[in-house]
Amino acid sequence: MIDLDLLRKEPTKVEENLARRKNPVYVRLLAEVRQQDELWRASLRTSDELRRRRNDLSRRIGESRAEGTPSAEIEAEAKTIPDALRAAEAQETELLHARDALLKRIPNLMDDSVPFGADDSENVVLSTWGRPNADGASLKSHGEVLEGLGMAEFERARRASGAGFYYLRGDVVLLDLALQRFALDLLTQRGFTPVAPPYMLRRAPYEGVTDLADFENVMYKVEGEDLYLIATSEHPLAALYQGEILDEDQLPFRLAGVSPCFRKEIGGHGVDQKGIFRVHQFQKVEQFVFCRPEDSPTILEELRANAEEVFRQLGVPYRVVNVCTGDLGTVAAKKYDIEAWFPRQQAFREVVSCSNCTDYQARRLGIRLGKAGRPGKLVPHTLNSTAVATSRGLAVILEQFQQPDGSVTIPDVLRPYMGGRSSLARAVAKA
RNA sequence: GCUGAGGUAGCCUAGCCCGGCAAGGCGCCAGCCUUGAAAGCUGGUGGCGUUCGCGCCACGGGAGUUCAAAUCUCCCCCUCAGCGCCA
Repeated sequence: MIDLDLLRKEPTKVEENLARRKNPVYVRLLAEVRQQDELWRASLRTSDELRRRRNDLSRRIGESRAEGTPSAEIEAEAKTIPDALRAAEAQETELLHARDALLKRIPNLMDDSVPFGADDSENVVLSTWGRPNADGASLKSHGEVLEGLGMAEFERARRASGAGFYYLRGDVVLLDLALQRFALDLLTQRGFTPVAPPYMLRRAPYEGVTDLADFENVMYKVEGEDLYLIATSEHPLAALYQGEILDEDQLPFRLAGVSPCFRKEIGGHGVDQKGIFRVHQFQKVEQFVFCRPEDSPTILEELRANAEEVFRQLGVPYRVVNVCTGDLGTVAAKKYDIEAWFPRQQAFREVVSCSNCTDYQARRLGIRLGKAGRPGKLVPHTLNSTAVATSRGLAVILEQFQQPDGSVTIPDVLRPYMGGRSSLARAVAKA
């Protein structure tokens, strides 16, 4: 949710920013919010005045009765107020809700450095690391590599749970854990605190952290409960301090979330459909930061550098893109994607999303910044970035480091977490 | 799941039976005092609106009774304790 105060005081600035999205709906929405806000304020004055009158009369009734000189006139007037007030309040509440519903539909203000573009094809490449290997034709897809190793069950998973699910078995399970542990160690060395969050959230905090349209498309709901399976640990981490005042001297808070992620929407598949690239559940180590508003641009670069370091140490080529206006979504003010090189596909595919959400999430969650009991509260900024998601992180390792004999070389940095093993190979005895 | 006790400002607490402007303490901020600090003293310390005078709201949430609700009635949520169940 954007700052209503800013919208009132500097509507032109807000309008110019929204106009950069080249979607006339948002500029129209802004005008509607401003108009609705005026109506609400007028209505609030009406009901405030009625309440003031009621309080005044009630006080006088109490006093006059105590003195033994009740006034029939005053008591008669007092009786007329509840009905009038009920009507005035109903109108005021309706106008307020209408205004807020419109306000919540306005996307975050974008950073000036966000490039204009219609969709992900117009994201701007900022840098490339490593040398993308050129011939993919002879390689297997990561799904084929897994099946060749006897380390995945896709058919049986479909029967048990449906498309988009998988069983992993054998050493690749250890590789999955190794990848998470490697990323987590890298982050804790850089000042992050590991957090294992709840894997389900109530609806109210969920509405604070995510775009409502996405919410309906993506979230699994637990039947009969006000609970939703998390789509990423970003969400419970953002909700960690909802309704609280953060001590400005303690910030920034650097958190490393570790959790499974559940997503309904898996969309279309391209080449090499079988596998774990787009699935309903995966593990993820996530960076999440609460910080002072002036620090968020610097911290966004820090999070990007951390995520790049994960893939550099693994030895996976990648590029960084600055996500354009059409692909940015409503919550982030600026977003980098890191796209790893998938040699079989001869394509860069998204493995990390790194966003500065400025004050948009924190305001919706009622998180403030300052000193308890001192005036002058600000709204902190929140940022999030993948460190590694082990569906896609695994997939790219399997594809990148596959050997002609079907085995997979384990990246050096993961070997300490794999009991020193240097490769994944097919087990001799078949289970 | 059952029984009981609770939910009041950043924190802790009083008020609730018996309806009438939410009292006090801690913490924090500012001023006074001081070489400096502490202590002490004074004031401030939530949200919304505002014509900047002030007004309204806020006692877990909602509804009801009433001229008037922290207080009475009903529904719901949450926390804690004990019991039950349990990897």
